[in-house]
Amino acid sequence: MCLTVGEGRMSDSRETVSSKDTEEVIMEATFRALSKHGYTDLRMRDIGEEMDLTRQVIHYHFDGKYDLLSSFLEYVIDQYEGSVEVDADDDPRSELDARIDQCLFGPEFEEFSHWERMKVYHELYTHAQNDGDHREIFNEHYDRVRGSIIEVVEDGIETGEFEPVDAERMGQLITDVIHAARGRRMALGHEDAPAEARKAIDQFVLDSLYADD
Amino acid sequence: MCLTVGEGRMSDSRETVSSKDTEEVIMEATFRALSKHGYTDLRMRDIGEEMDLTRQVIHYHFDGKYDLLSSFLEYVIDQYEGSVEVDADDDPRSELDARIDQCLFGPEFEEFSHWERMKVYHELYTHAQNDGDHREIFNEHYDRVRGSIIEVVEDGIETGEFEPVDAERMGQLITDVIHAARGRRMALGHEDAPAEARKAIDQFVLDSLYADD
DNA sequence: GATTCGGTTTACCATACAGTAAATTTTTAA
DNA sequence: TTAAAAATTTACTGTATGGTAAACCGAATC
Repeated sequence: MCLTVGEGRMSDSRETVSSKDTEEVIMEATFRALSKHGYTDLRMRDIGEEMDLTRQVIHYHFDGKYDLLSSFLEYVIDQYEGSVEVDADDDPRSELDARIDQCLFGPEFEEFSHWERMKVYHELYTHAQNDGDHREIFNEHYDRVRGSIIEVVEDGIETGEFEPVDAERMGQLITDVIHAARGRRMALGHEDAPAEARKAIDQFVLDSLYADD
Repeated sequence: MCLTVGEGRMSDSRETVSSKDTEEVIMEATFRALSKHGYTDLRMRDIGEEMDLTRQVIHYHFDGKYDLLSSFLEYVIDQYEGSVEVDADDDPRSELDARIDQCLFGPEFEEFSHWERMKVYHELYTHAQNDGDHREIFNEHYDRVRGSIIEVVEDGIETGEFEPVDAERMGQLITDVIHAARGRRMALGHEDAPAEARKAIDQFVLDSLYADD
């Protein structure tokens, strides 16, 4: 976020409505531009062309390209986490299923935008290997996502619905498979990767959880 | 590869030694530059600085940045596939183990360079979602890698060493886990990701193959 | 030993790009 | 209603970058 020098920027709590609006507009424009051109070929101009406002407003709200992209990373991550919705009082088995499905296919009735978001998300993810700050942001986010899956597994073990496996290792495995399948769908165009991954998880991974049926 | 206009470039078979040498030098310089700066921030200048030759020679041997990067992609993929070595007359179980280990940890005694190569490899992989040609090249490569794993599983099933699972699905699952663990190690800095993935594969995936012991 | 030719260097260019400054409009607050 | 502040636009700049042209070198070939 951009702090004007001199007298500094107004505090977050006093931020104008229109200012917040514009920043949202910029974020969505950034999203579309990124989605069209890819991270590597993203120009400030491209973002400008996705807005009604001129590209120079970006410099008023953000302190250059890097600051913009950092804010955008947090924006995307918030969206990701905000989009996950599971029935709180599902049994562990249903909740685990729901979480896996949402990670793989996105919130229902949003298939298209899901993959657009994921494309951008994965590109930022890979780029994080070159940027310590981005890596840190991703790590915190990743811990939350993986954690929520591990938690369900642990719950299921406690209630006796699941076999007493190493929940952390199991959760990490599932998370990894999801991530790879999504990435493969986008990088290689394997449309069926998520669906196949879902089946593979059921068939080869979750069977360790349901050993007694 | 660059084709000079006019009379065209000499056929591959007649290529000078020094010319091939230089191209190799450029490839390795590109590798180092990419590994240092990342795909997004790679400049032709950066490659030049990794060589004894000046950066302009690149334009003699390759037809611009895109052509260079395309050639480099094939170079990296060749290296990847060339580095995989398994004992031809191992039993399926050992061969599968060996292949998984090599994909996860690299050829023995090359740990460091393995991760440098992987970093570059994964960045190219993710970028492929923005480039149809690169995507195609990756797809062919990916099919070979996954195929070699599937093949081992099929062999094991035929000899009765493995349970009669869906070899394709199993092979794909293993490949996905490997890919995600490597990516996670690099993007998030999870040093133990490959080792943990190895254990998870043993514990939760391969157990479906060895159900009778 | 002159000449050709592949390969390399030096010097240079066009332009694409992020970023800035000042003018202008819109909103807020008195 | 007016003055100040915030937000946006228009016009511009500095420079980083990919690429080119012509000179230069060294090893084959005649």
